[in-house]
Amino acid sequence: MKIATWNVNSIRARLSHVCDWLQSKQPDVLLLQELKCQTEAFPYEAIEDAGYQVAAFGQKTYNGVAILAKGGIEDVSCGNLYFEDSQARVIEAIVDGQYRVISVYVPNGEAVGSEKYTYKLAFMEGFAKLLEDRLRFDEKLIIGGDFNVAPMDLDVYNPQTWKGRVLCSTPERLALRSLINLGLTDVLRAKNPQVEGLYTWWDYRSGGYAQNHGLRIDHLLLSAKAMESVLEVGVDSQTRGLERPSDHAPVWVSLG
DNA sequence: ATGACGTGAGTATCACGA
Repeated sequence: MKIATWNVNSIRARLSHVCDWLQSKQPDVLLLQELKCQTEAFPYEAIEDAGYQVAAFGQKTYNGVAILAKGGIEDVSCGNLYFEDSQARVIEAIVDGQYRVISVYVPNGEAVGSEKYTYKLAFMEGFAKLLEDRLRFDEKLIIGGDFNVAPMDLDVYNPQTWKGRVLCSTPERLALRSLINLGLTDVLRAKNPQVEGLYTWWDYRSGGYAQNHGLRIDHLLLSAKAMESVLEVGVDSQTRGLERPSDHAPVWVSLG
């Protein structure tokens, strides 16, 4: 069972990359963020032709999340019952009858102290309530998404430059820590403690990828029951080197 | 200090991303 998360920065602009990647990597589940299209404009046919069922939750121009799965997708739920939000940032479902998966696109936050930053922290608090509910039972729960938070300085190419700034500020890191402390594991870091230069996003500007000037802001958080069967975890950073790439790379985990 | 680059909407230029 291989589950991945990928902020594609427009599913329609990235459709060929996504189809190529599904074809070559054959994940069982792919959690998408930043569809940048309305639900009905999702390219269902191309993804279904690639062998995947789709549950999408979109909106015009911005945001949008989806779950792609080879097996059955059941009990789809869009949004967060515990957080009033007009933006399409959360979708969850049961896949293969035994894994609860959630795709989340946490707000960017713009700048520390801004309205969008306040919204980001409120969103994370509301998301924690959802996770608290979903962790009531000892189930295989996998949350994948763009959290827009680099958990530690180790996750940042130049911590001094980023110190205290949005994506790296202490309140954001504490909010992410609170989510994880509900009973989850940041599986990529857990399997790669102390590894430097492990990033999932590189700025389009200033040749960020060529110099590996990145941040680790996309995460896979697993419940204890899901952690029991982890085999491998990684980042497919080569996708960032393609022509017209997303600025984020897929993060994946395989379970036995 | 600012902007770099990319996408969608709409057809010039802005909102937004991180």
